[in-house]
This record gives sequence, structure tokens and C-alpha cells, in this order.
Amino acid sequence: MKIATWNINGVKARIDNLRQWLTDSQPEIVCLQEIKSVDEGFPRLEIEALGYHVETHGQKGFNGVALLSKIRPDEILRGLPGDDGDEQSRYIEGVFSVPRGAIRVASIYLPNGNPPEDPVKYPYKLSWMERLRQHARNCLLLEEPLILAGDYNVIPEPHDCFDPAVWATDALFLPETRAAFRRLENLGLVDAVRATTDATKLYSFWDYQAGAWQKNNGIRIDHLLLAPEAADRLKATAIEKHVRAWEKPSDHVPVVGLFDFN
DNA sequence: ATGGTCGTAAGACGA
Repeated sequence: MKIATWNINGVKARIDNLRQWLTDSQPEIVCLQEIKSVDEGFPRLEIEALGYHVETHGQKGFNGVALLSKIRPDEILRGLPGDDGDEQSRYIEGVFSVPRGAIRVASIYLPNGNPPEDPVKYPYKLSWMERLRQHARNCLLLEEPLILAGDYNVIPEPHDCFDPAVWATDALFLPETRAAFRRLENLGLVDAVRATTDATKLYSFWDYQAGAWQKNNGIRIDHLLLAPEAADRLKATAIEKHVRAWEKPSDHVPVVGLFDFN
């Protein structure tokens, strides 16, 4: 079973790329981020025509996440628990039946947090990460395959970016950000890509500016974090980098995990 | 080079 995460940076601008990639790659479950659309604006019919169920948690203009799946979800949770006052659409979770039980898959769009000196943005990122940790801890108690997939806006380690010095003061790479990400991992979650390769220069995002793609000035910020019950079933991962060279690309590419839940 | 490049949605703002 192929499960993917992709920050598509606007579903309306990316509909052709999205359809092409779904047709080529045939993922069973896709976690989308930055759909930048309200629920009613999502091009649902085009995606359904390719055989996918569509569940969205949208927002006007910014943010917005979605789950596309060949199998219909049994349950959907919209919004990250822990703060009823949080208006931003950054989390959607689905439960899907598999041959020997159920898996839980979340699409996560973690706050960017820049600039770090902003009185609101960086604290919001850190508090969101702590809420995610609390929610993940509760999910882990269920002892079922849990896959937390998305744009974490976190560069976990120096070798996950082309030049650590450039990112030293960025909210994506500050020591406090990395520490919060480690606290999440230390619940017992596995970084799927790192668990399956020790390759370097593996990136999932290249800025549109300054020829970042052409120079391979990328960062690895899109991750699949797996509970032990999911990590046991992981067969392979891939970063579908070729998509970044398409016409009108997103600045992120799909990151996929291949699982055997039979 | 106190910028560059996008998407959303109609002018900034977020990234």
C-alpha cells in the first residue's frame, strides 16, 4: 500500500500536476497540504473521477489539508485537538480498514514559524508541535499502525539541508524547533525516509527563488513519522523528485512510503 | 542587489 504526502501549494493551480501524478504513481492514500482552498472550492469531481475519495479541511486563501484515498475512510477527524480557538486548517486524520485491522493516517501542515522574532508566529509553531506531541501520544496508546505524514516545516538534521549555515536562524532549523521534533520522535515514532536510506542530499522542497532547484539547494521538511506498528510494515520509501521538474511545479515533491498491511 | 518567485484572489500576505 502506497501512502504519500505532498504539499501542493494551491490545489487549483496544481490540478493538472496532481491528476498526472495520481495517474502515474497510483498511491492508495495521499495526504495533501496547502490546498489554499475552502472545502467547496476543492476540485473534487476531477479527483473522484480518478477513483479517489476526497476529504478536505480547507480554509480561505491559506493553509488547508486533505486526504485522498482509494478506500473510503471509516472515520475522519478535522483539526488538531488541544486548542478550540485555533482557526487554522492544518490537520486532518482518517481511519482506514486494512486486511488485519485499521490504520490511522494524518495529513499535517505544521506552522512555518518565521520570522522567529515575531511575537505570535514562532510561539504558535512551538505550541502546535507540543499539541501534536500530545495527540500523537494518545494515538500511540491505541497500538495501531499510525502514520503522521505532512509538511513539518522542520529540517531535522544538518544533512537535511544544502547548507546548515544558511538555515541557522530560520524557524525551520532553530535548536528549539529541532528539539521539539525530537521530543515527538522520542515517543517512539520513526522517520520513514531515514529508516530506509542513509543517502545524503535527500530533499523534498526547493524554493522557487534564486535557482534553488537548478542548484539542488533543497531542504527535507516533508516527513512520514511512523508508530512501531506501521514501521514494522514499511517496505520502502521514495522522494518523487522528478515532479519538481514538471511545468508549473509545487515547490515541494511527493514523499511516499510503501507498506505491506496484508 | 535591503531582492529574487509563487498562489490566492483582488491587494496584501504568507511562504
